[in-house]
Amino acid sequence: MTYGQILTALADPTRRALLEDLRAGPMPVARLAARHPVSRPAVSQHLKVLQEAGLVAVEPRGAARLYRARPRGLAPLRAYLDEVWGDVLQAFAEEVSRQMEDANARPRHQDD
Amino acid sequence: MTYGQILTALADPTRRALLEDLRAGPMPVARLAARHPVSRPAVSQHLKVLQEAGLVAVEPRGAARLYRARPRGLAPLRAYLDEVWGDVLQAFAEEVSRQMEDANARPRHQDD
DNA sequence: ACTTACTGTAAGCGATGACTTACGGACAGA
DNA sequence: TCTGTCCGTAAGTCATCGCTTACAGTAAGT
Repeated sequence: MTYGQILTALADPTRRALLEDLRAGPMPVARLAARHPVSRPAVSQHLKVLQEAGLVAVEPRGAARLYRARPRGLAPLRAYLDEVWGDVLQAFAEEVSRQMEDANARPRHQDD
Repeated sequence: MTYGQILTALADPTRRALLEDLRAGPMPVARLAARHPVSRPAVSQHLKVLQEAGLVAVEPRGAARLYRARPRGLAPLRAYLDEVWGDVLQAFAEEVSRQMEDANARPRHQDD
């Protein structure tokens, strides 16, 4: 559920494709696997990663298991991007960067 | 500059740490390497990945090279998250998901 | 020109990850 | 209960990646 897990999950193209396919609605594993050039077990493994990252929810449907996309799972990632690299801080940070440039180019006095 | 590159770059913890350190202001490679338990060449390689992802900017300072964080580089990722998994679509998507559940659980008529 | 400081790149190694096939468990229907 | 279907997991392979040390290049100072 951390943004690290989310980033790791989203970093893989196959996993992104699976997740985007689930936008069309919940699907069982077999159906999902049929749409991608990978084996069914591979899809299962990817779904496990996505589930652990909170990006996918499972729901038993008899012998099958219905997977559903969970957009809310992206919240931690959004929070990370906003808090650490938010647009609000951006202008200020860049300005500070400019100012610290000269101070950093010269020999350091304190810090470190 | 694609969100794929950005996700790959951000998926690595060391790379995130380097990027967050650059928030404090621009730094040369050696200074940046001193703050992390990795060798200087490793930092160079990470910075190359970050640069190719558009998350870092370089500026020559004599023999040294000053690296600066570039928060604007996150724009493609933000756009991807918003457009594909945006909060606007979220409620609707989940509602559609609920509705399609039954239709999907039953034998398919068209599609596929 | 020579030395020193700061860096990027090549080469190699170990770990991680994505994928495959093979196997075993859980549920519905006859 | 037996069969067929749907699925997760184990085991193994191959590529990728992160890291290291060694080497080569560029700019400033004397």
